[in-house]
Parts: sequence; C-alpha cells; structure tokens
Amino acid sequence: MKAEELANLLAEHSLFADCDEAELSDLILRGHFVQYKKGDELIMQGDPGNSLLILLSGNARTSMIASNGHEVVLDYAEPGQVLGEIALLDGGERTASVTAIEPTSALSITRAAFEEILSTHKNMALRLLKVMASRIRMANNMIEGDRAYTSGPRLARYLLRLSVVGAEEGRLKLDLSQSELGNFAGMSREHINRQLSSWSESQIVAVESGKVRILDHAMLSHIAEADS
Amino acid sequence: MKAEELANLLAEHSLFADCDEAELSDLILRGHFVQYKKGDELIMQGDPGNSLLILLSGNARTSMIASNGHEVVLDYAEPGQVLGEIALLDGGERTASVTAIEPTSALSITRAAFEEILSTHKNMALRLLKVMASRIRMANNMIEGDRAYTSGPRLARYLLRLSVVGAEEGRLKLDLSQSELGNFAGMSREHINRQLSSWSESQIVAVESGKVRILDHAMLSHIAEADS
DNA sequence: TACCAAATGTGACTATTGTCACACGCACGC
DNA sequence: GCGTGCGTGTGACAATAGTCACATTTGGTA
Repeated sequence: MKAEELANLLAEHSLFADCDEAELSDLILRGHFVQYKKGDELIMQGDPGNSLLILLSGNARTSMIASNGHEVVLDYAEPGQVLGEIALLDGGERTASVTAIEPTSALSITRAAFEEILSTHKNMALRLLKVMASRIRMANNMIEGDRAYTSGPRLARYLLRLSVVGAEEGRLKLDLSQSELGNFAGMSREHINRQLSSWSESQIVAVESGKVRILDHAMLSHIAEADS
Repeated sequence: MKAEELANLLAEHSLFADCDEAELSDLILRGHFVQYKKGDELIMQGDPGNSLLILLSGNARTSMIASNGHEVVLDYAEPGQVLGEIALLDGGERTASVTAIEPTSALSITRAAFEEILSTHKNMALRLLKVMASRIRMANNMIEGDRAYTSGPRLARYLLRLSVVGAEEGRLKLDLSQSELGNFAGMSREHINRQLSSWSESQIVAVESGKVRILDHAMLSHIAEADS
C-alpha cells in the first residue's frame, strides 16, 4: 500500500484529522503496515507490550479472559482507533486481547518509533492524552452502569453504544450474535434473548434475521436511565 | 504555604519525583493552593471541568451517583494523585465527584496554566500519559473483576487494593465503614458484613473495632482468583 | 437440495445477592 | 450518666439473573 493511501486513511479519522503533513508522513514512515483476517489476534493478553496499533480498516474486539475463564468484552474498535497504547506507555503486559472480527488492517508502531514521534511532534502527545481521557471516561461509565443498573437498563446502554449516531433506521454498527452481546453487556446469552424478545414485543427493538435494530431510540434511552 | 514546602511535597510523589527544578516551580507558580475539610467536595459531578488538582495531603474518594441514585465509588486518591484531568482534557463535564474523607490540601491548576505547562515542559505530557495509562488499566481491571467474579473474589480484590504493600500486619490504607466498602466493592452493606464475618471465622481477616485487617494475605489473593 | 454447524428460542430450576426489619453496642455530647 | 445516632450483626424473604436441557431455526456449502 502506498504512503499516500495510508495518509488518506489516517487523515479520515478524528485523531489524525488535524495532523500536519510532517506528522502523518512520520507515522507512516516509521510504522509498519499489517493485515489480519477475521479471527486473527492483533494483540494477545499476557504478551509484553512493545508496539502500538492504529486501526486503518476493519473492526476488532477488545476482550479479557479472567482467571476463571469468563470472557469480558471491553470495546469494539473502529478504524482510526489507537490500540495497545496502555502497555506501551506503562511498560506492563497486555491485559486484554484484540481480535479482528472482520478482515482488518493496521499501522504498527514500535516503542522506539512511538517515542521519537512523541518527542518530535509535541501535538501528538496532546492528541493521545485526549483519546485516553475519553477512554477513561468510557471505562468509568461502564463501571457505573454495570454496578448501578440491572440487566435491562444495562443492555439498553450497550445497544445505544453500538448504535450509529445519524443512523438510518436504528441499525447497529456491528451485528453481534446474542452470545457476543452477552459478553459485551455482561449477561448470559439466554437472558439477552429474553430481554430482546420482550422489547421486540413492545416495539422497542426489532430482531430480524439475527440482527438487532433499534425501533424506539427514545424509549431505549429512557430505559437506560431507569430506576431499576 | 511556602513554595519550597510545596516543591518538597510534590517531589515526594512518584509522578513528580523526576521533575526538574523549572517544572516544579512552574507548577507551583501557576498553581493555586487549596484546602478542604472532611466532607468537602473537591470536584463536583456535573460541573464543567476547567481545572485540575494535584492532591498534596489528605485523602479523597472519587465516586459517581447514577441516575437511579446508586453511588459507585471508583477510587480513593492519595497524595500525589492527579485529579480531574479527564474533563480538562476532553472538555466534557465532570462525570464523578471527589470528596475529601479527611482534611485535605491540593494544588489547583487552571486549564490555561495546564496548557502552558504541557507545552513548556514536554516531559510532563509523557508523565501524564503514563499516569492515565495505568488508570485505564485499573479501570479495565475493575470491569473484568466486577463482571467475571462473584462477590467473594470481588471483595477480596478490593481489600487487596486497599492493603498497604509493605504493610505492617495487613493494615489497610483506609479504614472504611462497611457501607463504604460496599459502595467500593459493589455489594450491599449486609453482604459485606456476612462475607467479612465468614472470613473472620476462617482467620483470613480480622475485624477489630470496625477496622478490617488482613491476616492471610496469600489466602485472600487466592480467593481473588477463585473460580466462582 | 440436503446436511451440518452455529445461532436462537424457551421452560424449569437454582444460585446469588439484595432488601427489609430489627436488635445491639459503642461513641459523643449534653 | 444518659440519650441519640451511627455503624454493625443477623434472620427471613424476594428478586434478579444464571444454568441446564432441549427444541427450533438459519445460513452456508457439499
């Protein structure tokens, strides 16, 4: 892939949208283009964290396996997302895995290159700080939601999180199986199924050929804030 | 309080330990010394986030109140901790409150001063990035633990998190009431009580005059990783 | 088309944890 | 010394959600 195409891909996405020429070309020059097929692991839990990825295309799931085998899905990453920066920054192991859920490509940046880029382009650090701030915000939100609400409002929250903003007819960004939704929202597949069925009857969502569609966005938002 | 004293306070703590003279004095010069008594709110959920705090002494609790009234304690902050950087960086509202749980003092830094400091001392950005990285790691850990484990292992994890590292006799950093422990570990006061009583019988912890002491650190760590 | 695997739907039961109610004890101030 | 209030201990019960078992559907492909 040519540098120019990469530059376009990067510049499309918010974090890099305001990068100047030099920054973009530095990223590309020092980065390494990698491709994955569905199911490949971009990052593996337990590995040392010596590089950072910038997702260029495709989609990936960030998840952790707890010591009792329970899988917890933390997030789904879209193109433009920075992945693996935590272990790179604090020198620890990777605490989560990132798995491609469709054919995916990314720019891989080593620690050395990352440090050079940070010290050369001081705006990059500020950009990264902002990204990480919103990531902490999101994580705190998850903790709050998981703790404070019962399964209904919680599922509502996760569905809303998956919903496209200016969506045509409540489509979700990702078509997850009910088991995957369960790992994301922290409830059993069966429970997801029952909840969706119930909402389906009240015309809040539609479940068509396995795919969830949000019919009543307002109602779902209301449920997400509900008392119980 | 004199600048020199402040400099010493700052330099004592990891994040600022390797700051050079100029950085420290810049922080102090541009910062504003504030004091709080027990129960005061250093940061209030819902406010706009126009400043950042560096805790100098005392102790504070970071917590959120969900829309259904449920209180979720995210963390307890020790001296040296940076607080309120998220809203400052991403421009959003404060999503959590920070309350002094004892007499507390802090250095308050406005957005303008913060930006100047970041752009003058580029090492500051890197330091902050590291702090935020470990904060994300911690948050992900909480999510994993809350999701994957039942109350026993979860309480064990939170107790361990409160335990002093080179502790004399398993003392905790903070003496929390059982209700507070409940809000921190995400379980009801009654359930905390029953769990502690049970561990007390098996000599894993001791509950003396309201204060929890860890007797069998190894056992508690083992429970924290347990299957159920 | 016919088969297989994976995903979904659903009932019955169980487990875990929260809630409510109330007793007790200890500390603090009057 | 004696209330008053807060934190704690504990039983009985309710509610929520998980588990297990199995039927059914669907989608891909030989």
